[in-house]
Amino acid sequence: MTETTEAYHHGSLPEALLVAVDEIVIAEGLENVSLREAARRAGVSHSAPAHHFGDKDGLLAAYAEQGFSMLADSLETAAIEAAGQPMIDIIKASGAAYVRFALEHQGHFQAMFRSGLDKSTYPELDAQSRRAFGGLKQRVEVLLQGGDDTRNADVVAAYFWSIVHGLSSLWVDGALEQVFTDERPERIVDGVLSLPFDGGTFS
Amino acid sequence: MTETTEAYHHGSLPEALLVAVDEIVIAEGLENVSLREAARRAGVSHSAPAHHFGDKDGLLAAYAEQGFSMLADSLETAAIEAAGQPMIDIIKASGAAYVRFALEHQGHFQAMFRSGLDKSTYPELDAQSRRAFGGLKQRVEVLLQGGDDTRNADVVAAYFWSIVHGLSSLWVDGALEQVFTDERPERIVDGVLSLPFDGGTFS
DNA sequence: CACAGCCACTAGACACTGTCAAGATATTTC
DNA sequence: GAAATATCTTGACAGTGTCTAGTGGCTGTG
Repeated sequence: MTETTEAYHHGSLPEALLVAVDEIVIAEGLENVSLREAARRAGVSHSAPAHHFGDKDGLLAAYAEQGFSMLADSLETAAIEAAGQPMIDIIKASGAAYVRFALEHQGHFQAMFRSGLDKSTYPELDAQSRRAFGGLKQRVEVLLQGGDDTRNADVVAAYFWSIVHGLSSLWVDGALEQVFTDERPERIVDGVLSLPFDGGTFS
Repeated sequence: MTETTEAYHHGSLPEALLVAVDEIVIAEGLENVSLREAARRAGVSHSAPAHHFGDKDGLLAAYAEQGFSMLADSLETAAIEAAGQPMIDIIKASGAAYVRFALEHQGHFQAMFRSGLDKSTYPELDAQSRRAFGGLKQRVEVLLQGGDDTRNADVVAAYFWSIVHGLSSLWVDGALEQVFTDERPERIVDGVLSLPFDGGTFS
C-alpha cells in the first residue's frame, strides 16, 4: 500500500490521499471509500483529510476532478497524434481514447460519473469536465462545416459522446460481458467504434 | 410521505420499503439511502428491513431489480405497440422507450447502474437485467438476417444499446445540459435517436 | 378451545463512519 | 528569536449497518 513518503508536513498529503482513494475504489469499490480509511492508508490521523478537502464529498470531488483532467489530457494527446489526418479520423481516435481511458482508470471513471456530485458546488470539477468535452464539440463543428454538412453539430457531438460513454459505462459495469458471453468485449468495442464511420445507418 | 398502510404484519412492508427507497433516492440522492431512514418512513423499527432484505445491499438490489423489471416491461410494451412495422422501427421505438424510462424513473435508473452491486451475488437482479436486454439482441438478429446484412449482430446490438444508455446516463447526470447550454436536451435526444436511422455514418 | 410453532417485528448493543471543536507541533514570516 | 500561520492530532458526538436476543400476534392442529 501507499508507501509512507515520511516527508509529510511539507505538502504531499493531498496527493497521497488521492492515491489512497484510488486504491480503495479499485480494491473495495466506490461506495466503500471513507475519509478514515484513506487517512489510515496515508498514515495520518482520521481527521487530517478534512483539513485539505473539507469533507468527504470534497475528497471525492478532487479525485473526480483529477480524473476529468486526465481524460482531457488523453483526448488532447490522441487528437494531436492524429493531427494531419482528416477530421473524422481525429474524432475516431479521440473516441477510442475515451474508451481506453475508462478501462485503464476505472476508479476515476466511476468517481467521475457514479459519485453523484453536484458540479455546481465544485467549480473546478465543472471546469475540468468542460475542458474534457469542449474539444469534441469544436472538432465536430469543423467536421460538418468542412463537408457542407447540414446536420446539427450539437446533435452529432452528443451522438459520438453517447456512443463512447455508453460503451465505456456498460463495459466497466460488466454488462457487456454479461449479455454478449460469446464475444470478447474488445471485439465488440472495436466493432461499435468503427460503425459510425463504416455503416452506422440502418433502414 | 409514504402513507402508513397500518395493516403491516400481513405482507406489505417490503413494498412500502421499496417506495420509501424511491422517495429517498429522489429527494436526497442514492448515496443517502439508509436502512434506518427507509424504516422510519415506513413506520417500523430500525432493523425491520433486514428481516426482509438481509442487509443494505439486499434492499438496493431489490430496488434495482424492480427497476430492471419495469424497464423490461417498458421495452416490451414499446415493441408490441410498434408491432407490424418494419423491425427497424420497432428497434427505434424501443430505444426511445429506454431513454424515456431513464428519465421518468431516475431513482431506479441510478440504482440499476450506479449502485455498484455485483450481479453474480444477486441472481434475480441478473435475471431481470438479462430480460431487459435480451429482447434487443433478438430483434437485431432478425433485422440483420432479414436484410442479408453481414454486420455482426452482437456489435450492432451493442451499438444501439450504447447510444441509448450513454444518452440516458449523460442526461440524468446533467452532463447534456452542462455542455449543450444553447439547445434543449429533448431536441438533442430526439436528434441523436434518429441519427442511426437517418445519417449515422460519417466519413 | 388450548397450545405449540412460526412469522414479523422490536430492543439493545457494538464497531464503524463523518464532522466538529480544541489543542499541539512544525514551518514560515518578519 | 518571536509571532503567526499552516498542518496535523485528539477527543467527542450523532448517525449508520449489522448482530443477538427477545416479543407479540397469527396459524394450524389436537
